Amino acid sequence: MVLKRRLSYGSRGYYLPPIPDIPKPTKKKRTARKKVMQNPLAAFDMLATVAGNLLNDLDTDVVPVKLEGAPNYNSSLKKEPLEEPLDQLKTPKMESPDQNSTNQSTAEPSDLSPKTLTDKQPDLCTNGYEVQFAAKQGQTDIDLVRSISSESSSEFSLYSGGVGIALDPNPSSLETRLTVNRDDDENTSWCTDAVVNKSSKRMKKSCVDKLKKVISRSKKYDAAAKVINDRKRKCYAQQMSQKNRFKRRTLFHCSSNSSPNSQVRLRIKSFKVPEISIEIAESASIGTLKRTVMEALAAVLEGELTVGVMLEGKKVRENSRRLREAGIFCDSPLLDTVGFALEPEPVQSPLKAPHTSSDSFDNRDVVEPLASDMPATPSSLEPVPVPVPTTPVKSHVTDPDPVLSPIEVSSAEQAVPQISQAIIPLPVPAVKIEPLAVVPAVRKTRQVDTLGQRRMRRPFSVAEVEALVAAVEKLGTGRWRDVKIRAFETAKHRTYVDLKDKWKTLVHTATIAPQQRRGEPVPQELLDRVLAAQSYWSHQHSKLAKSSIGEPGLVDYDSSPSPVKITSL
DNA sequence: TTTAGGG
DNA sequence: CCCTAAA
Repeated sequence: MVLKRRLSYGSRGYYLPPIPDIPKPTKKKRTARKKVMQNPLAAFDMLATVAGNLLNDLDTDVVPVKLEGAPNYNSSLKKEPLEEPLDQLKTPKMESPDQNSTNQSTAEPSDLSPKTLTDKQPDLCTNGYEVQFAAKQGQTDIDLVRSISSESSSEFSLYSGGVGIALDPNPSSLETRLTVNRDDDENTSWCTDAVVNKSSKRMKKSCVDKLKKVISRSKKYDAAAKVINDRKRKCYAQQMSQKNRFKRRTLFHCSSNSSPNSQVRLRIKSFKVPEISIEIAESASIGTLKRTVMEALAAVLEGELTVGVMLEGKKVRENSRRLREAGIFCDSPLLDTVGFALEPEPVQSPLKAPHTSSDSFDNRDVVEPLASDMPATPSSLEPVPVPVPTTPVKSHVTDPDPVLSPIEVSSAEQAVPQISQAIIPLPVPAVKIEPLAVVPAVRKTRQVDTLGQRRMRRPFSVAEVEALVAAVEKLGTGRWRDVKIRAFETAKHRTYVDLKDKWKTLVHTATIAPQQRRGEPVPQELLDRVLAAQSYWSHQHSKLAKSSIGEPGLVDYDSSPSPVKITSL
């Protein structure tokens, strides 16, 4: 896997001023996963839209405008594993003449962009992350590449604790890449480069299917992608037909420069997004990291964004200013310093900061020990070193819920500085930013999704099983929501469906021979209780069914001691 | 949204 | 765990 074309650019110009704390739009609790899944799309949708505007009439072969005077880093490129023949991106041969100033990789399309991550300058990492767009198609996918070989100290130093992540929205022809810096953490033990590749192949089948679904659902997204592609095609055609390919076009809406003067073709190589920082347990998987980043990104994109224009590292605020006046014109020496940034909408701090509801968030997935009936058991289910030390390979014991979707935690509620994940959307420039004309009005984002990804597998710990059994003994089967509330209220990742499923497997487990059982062994005692409770409630249900009335809710394991209970004990 | 079950 | 028909 590799990175397609990475564009190199300096970061300096893009530096956003240190951002003050800004309340991040809070996320609602996610109740349904599906909904969540749509987010990314929304985000991409937005990006696509933005890109669409920006790329308006822009052809792939546009001369790359280096955002920041980006020197050719090609030389620095070492064992660039990232390099990839960017198929779709390959630009037709016609490179604008002037582009040579930036990089003359004309011969080699794929090489157009400077290599990338490795080339990146350190500041980038510290700065937050940037998103790069490139016209191309691919699947939405995020891949992390450990491109930073630990051995190459030189490269490593560049990143100094930075993590790079790239996004690649496939349907649309956007390529985004961002690097997330986590300098805040002391124990930044690893540096990773992430690259996106649109190689859909990589996606797991299930993911692909889901993705398809999601994508199909997102008409807008498709539309946007189509638009972009169409535009590209059209542009390309036009260029082909026209001899004056040297003529440059503006990326901007035509609206920006109404003057009939010559046009400037700009290539949006990257967008800088307000810094984002995430926290994630080191024990978390790469997949979790991806999701976390995706969610964090979505969170950022969720808010309204505007496109900021930078010139020589400075933000250009005058929307009415003519490009020519600003120095954005063909052959302008400043052309290469043009940069774009995604900026959060100015206002919004007060309103959108509801996330203050800090209380109810999950304290780790600790399951409360049903106060009433489960006295002594290890209260915190997950984190607890349960009596049964069977933790096999996984160290999930330590990190109970690495998987927990950070996003939810992060934005909606302040995550407790727990070990695991908590995304803390960092401050976005609170500064007021003038909405640039270019910005599309689209914005509907919502949670990100875990885009069809299968949830991470999180085996129930013995403590959880204990809690589940206790709850079921009391509430019965068939009241999973109550069970959830009772025993897993704080375990965000355990849905009532999960509990129901777990119960099902427990019953099965208890039924089969011990040798057949897999996973962390569940104490026989618990299994016995499972069978007893299952039997008991099964009877209760049948009884109730006959009596036609009777609410199961009234029945209680405790109040109406069943033979089962007795026998089990 | 929950339940209940099959996959 | 996922997916969904039913309720």
